[in-house]
Amino acid sequence: MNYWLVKSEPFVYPFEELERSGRTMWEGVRNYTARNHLRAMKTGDLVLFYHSREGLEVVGLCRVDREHYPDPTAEKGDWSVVDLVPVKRLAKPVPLPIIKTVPELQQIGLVRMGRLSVMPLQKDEFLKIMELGETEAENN
DNA sequence: GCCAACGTTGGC
DNA sequence: GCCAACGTTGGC
Repeated sequence: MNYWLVKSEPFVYPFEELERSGRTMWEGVRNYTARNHLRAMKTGDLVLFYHSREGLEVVGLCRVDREHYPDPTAEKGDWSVVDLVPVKRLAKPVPLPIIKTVPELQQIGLVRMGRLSVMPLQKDEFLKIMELGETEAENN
Protein backbone atom coordinates (compact mmCIF):
# COMPACT_ATOMS: atom_id res chain seq x y z
CA MET A 1 0.00 0.00 0.00
CA ASN A 2 1.31 3.39 -0.99
CA TYR A 3 0.21 6.84 0.06
CA TRP A 4 -0.09 9.99 -2.03
CA LEU A 5 -1.29 13.54 -2.06
CA VAL A 6 -2.85 15.33 -5.00
CA LYS A 7 -3.69 18.99 -5.41
CA SER A 8 -6.71 20.50 -7.04
CA GLU A 9 -7.89 24.05 -7.32
CA PRO A 10 -11.33 23.98 -5.67
CA PHE A 11 -12.74 26.43 -8.20
CA VAL A 12 -11.79 23.95 -10.92
CA TYR A 13 -12.49 20.62 -9.22
CA PRO A 14 -13.32 20.61 -5.50
CA PHE A 15 -13.43 17.49 -3.34
CA GLU A 16 -17.19 17.96 -3.02
CA GLU A 17 -17.51 17.29 -6.72
CA LEU A 18 -15.64 14.03 -6.40
CA GLU A 19 -17.99 13.05 -3.59
CA ARG A 20 -20.96 13.99 -5.72
CA SER A 21 -19.86 12.13 -8.82
CA GLY A 22 -18.40 9.15 -7.00
CA ARG A 23 -15.45 8.88 -9.36
CA THR A 24 -13.04 10.97 -11.40
CA MET A 25 -10.39 10.53 -14.03
CA TRP A 26 -7.40 12.51 -12.73
CA GLU A 27 -6.68 14.28 -16.00
CA GLY A 28 -4.51 17.14 -17.12
CA VAL A 29 -1.23 16.41 -15.34
CA ARG A 30 1.50 17.86 -17.54
CA ASN A 31 4.56 17.55 -15.38
CA TYR A 32 6.88 14.59 -15.70
CA THR A 33 7.52 14.16 -12.01
CA ALA A 34 3.82 14.25 -11.24
CA ARG A 35 3.09 11.91 -14.13
CA ASN A 36 5.62 9.40 -12.90
CA HIS A 37 3.96 9.45 -9.52
CA LEU A 38 0.61 8.76 -11.18
CA ARG A 39 2.19 5.81 -12.94
CA ALA A 40 3.46 4.42 -9.67
CA MET A 41 0.00 4.41 -8.09
CA LYS A 42 -1.58 1.02 -7.45
CA THR A 43 -5.22 0.13 -7.13
CA GLY A 44 -6.22 0.59 -3.52
CA ASP A 45 -3.54 3.18 -2.70
CA LEU A 46 -4.83 6.01 -0.55
CA VAL A 47 -4.66 9.60 -1.75
CA LEU A 48 -5.10 12.77 0.25
CA PHE A 49 -6.90 15.57 -1.57
CA TYR A 50 -5.56 19.10 -1.12
CA HIS A 51 -7.17 22.35 -2.21
CA SER A 52 -4.58 24.67 -3.76
CA ARG A 53 -4.75 28.39 -4.54
CA GLU A 54 -7.91 28.67 -2.45
CA GLY A 55 -8.57 26.89 0.81
CA LEU A 56 -4.97 25.69 1.12
CA GLU A 57 -5.91 22.67 3.17
CA VAL A 58 -6.13 18.91 2.96
CA VAL A 59 -9.86 18.25 2.80
CA GLY A 60 -10.46 14.62 1.99
CA LEU A 61 -9.33 11.10 1.36
CA CYS A 62 -9.74 9.13 -1.82
CA ARG A 63 -8.50 5.87 -3.28
CA VAL A 64 -6.98 4.72 -6.55
CA ASP A 65 -9.62 2.68 -8.36
CA ARG A 66 -7.91 2.24 -11.72
CA GLU A 67 -4.19 2.29 -12.39
CA HIS A 68 -2.65 4.54 -14.99
CA TYR A 69 -3.75 4.68 -18.60
CA PRO A 70 -3.18 7.26 -21.34
CA ASP A 71 -4.66 10.69 -20.73
CA PRO A 72 -7.36 11.13 -23.40
CA THR A 73 -7.23 14.91 -22.94
CA ALA A 74 -3.58 15.07 -24.05
CA GLU A 75 -3.33 16.26 -27.64
CA LYS A 76 0.31 15.34 -27.77
CA GLY A 77 2.91 13.85 -25.53
CA ASP A 78 3.03 10.85 -23.26
CA TRP A 79 0.71 11.56 -20.36
CA SER A 80 -1.23 9.42 -17.95
CA VAL A 81 -4.29 9.46 -15.72
CA VAL A 82 -5.62 7.31 -12.91
CA ASP A 83 -9.18 6.97 -11.66
CA LEU A 84 -9.96 8.09 -8.12
CA VAL A 85 -12.96 7.38 -5.95
CA PRO A 86 -13.82 9.28 -2.75
CA VAL A 87 -13.38 7.62 0.62
CA LYS A 88 -14.34 10.34 3.06
CA ARG A 89 -14.12 13.98 3.88
CA LEU A 90 -11.83 14.81 6.80
CA ALA A 91 -13.68 15.75 9.98
CA LYS A 92 -11.43 18.79 10.16
CA PRO A 93 -9.48 20.05 7.13
CA VAL A 94 -5.74 20.30 7.72
CA PRO A 95 -4.46 23.74 6.69
CA LEU A 96 -1.07 24.23 5.07
CA PRO A 97 0.14 26.62 7.82
CA ILE A 98 -0.52 23.85 10.36
CA ILE A 99 1.29 21.29 8.23
CA LYS A 100 4.27 23.63 8.09
CA THR A 101 4.47 23.65 11.87
CA VAL A 102 4.52 19.86 12.27
CA PRO A 103 8.11 18.58 12.50
CA GLU A 104 7.25 15.16 11.03
CA LEU A 105 5.81 16.78 7.91
CA GLN A 106 8.71 18.99 6.89
CA GLN A 107 9.93 16.57 4.23
CA ILE A 108 6.71 16.30 2.23
CA GLY A 109 6.46 17.75 -1.26
CA LEU A 110 3.73 20.12 -0.23
CA VAL A 111 6.23 21.88 1.99
CA ARG A 112 9.45 21.33 0.02
CA MET A 113 8.30 21.58 -3.59
CA GLY A 114 5.35 23.86 -3.82
CA ARG A 115 4.66 23.35 -7.48
CA LEU A 116 4.39 19.58 -7.54
CA SER A 117 0.76 18.50 -7.97
CA VAL A 118 1.09 14.75 -7.33
CA MET A 119 3.44 13.54 -4.62
CA PRO A 120 4.17 10.46 -2.56
CA LEU A 121 3.83 10.38 1.21
CA GLN A 122 5.49 8.11 3.71
CA LYS A 123 3.05 6.04 5.71
CA ASP A 124 3.81 7.94 8.91
CA GLU A 125 3.35 11.25 7.12
CA PHE A 126 0.02 10.10 5.76
CA LEU A 127 -1.08 8.88 9.18
CA LYS A 128 -0.01 12.15 10.80
CA ILE A 129 -2.13 14.21 8.43
CA MET A 130 -5.07 11.83 8.89
CA GLU A 131 -4.69 12.13 12.64
CA LEU A 132 -4.79 15.93 12.41
CA GLY A 133 -7.79 15.72 10.11
CA GLU A 134 -9.73 13.35 12.28
CA THR A 135 -9.19 15.16 15.54
CA GLU A 136 -12.38 16.79 16.69
CA ALA A 137 -12.24 20.56 16.86
CA GLU A 138 -10.51 21.11 20.15
CA ASN A 139 -10.14 23.72 22.83
CA ASN A 140 -11.74 26.68 21.11
C1' DG B 1 -1.00 41.20 -7.81
C1' DC B 2 3.59 39.91 -6.70
C1' DC B 3 7.22 36.91 -6.95
C1' DA B 4 9.97 32.58 -5.74
C1' DA B 5 10.71 28.21 -7.44
C1' DC B 6 10.79 25.27 -10.86
C1' DG B 7 10.21 23.59 -15.75
C1' DT B 8 10.69 24.27 -20.70
C1' DT B 9 12.46 26.23 -24.86
C1' DG B 10 15.68 27.54 -28.11
C1' DG B 11 20.00 29.91 -29.65
C1' DC B 12 24.64 29.02 -29.87
C1' DG C 1 25.05 20.43 -23.75
C1' DC C 2 24.96 24.95 -21.63
C1' DC C 3 22.31 28.62 -20.13
C1' DA C 4 19.42 32.82 -20.70
C1' DA C 5 14.81 33.91 -21.43
C1' DC C 6 10.40 32.88 -20.79
C1' DG C 7 6.17 30.42 -18.88
C1' DT C 8 3.59 28.30 -15.06
C1' DT C 9 2.33 27.12 -10.45
C1' DG C 10 0.84 28.39 -6.27
C1' DG C 11 1.79 30.62 -1.60
C1' DC C 12 1.62 34.97 0.27
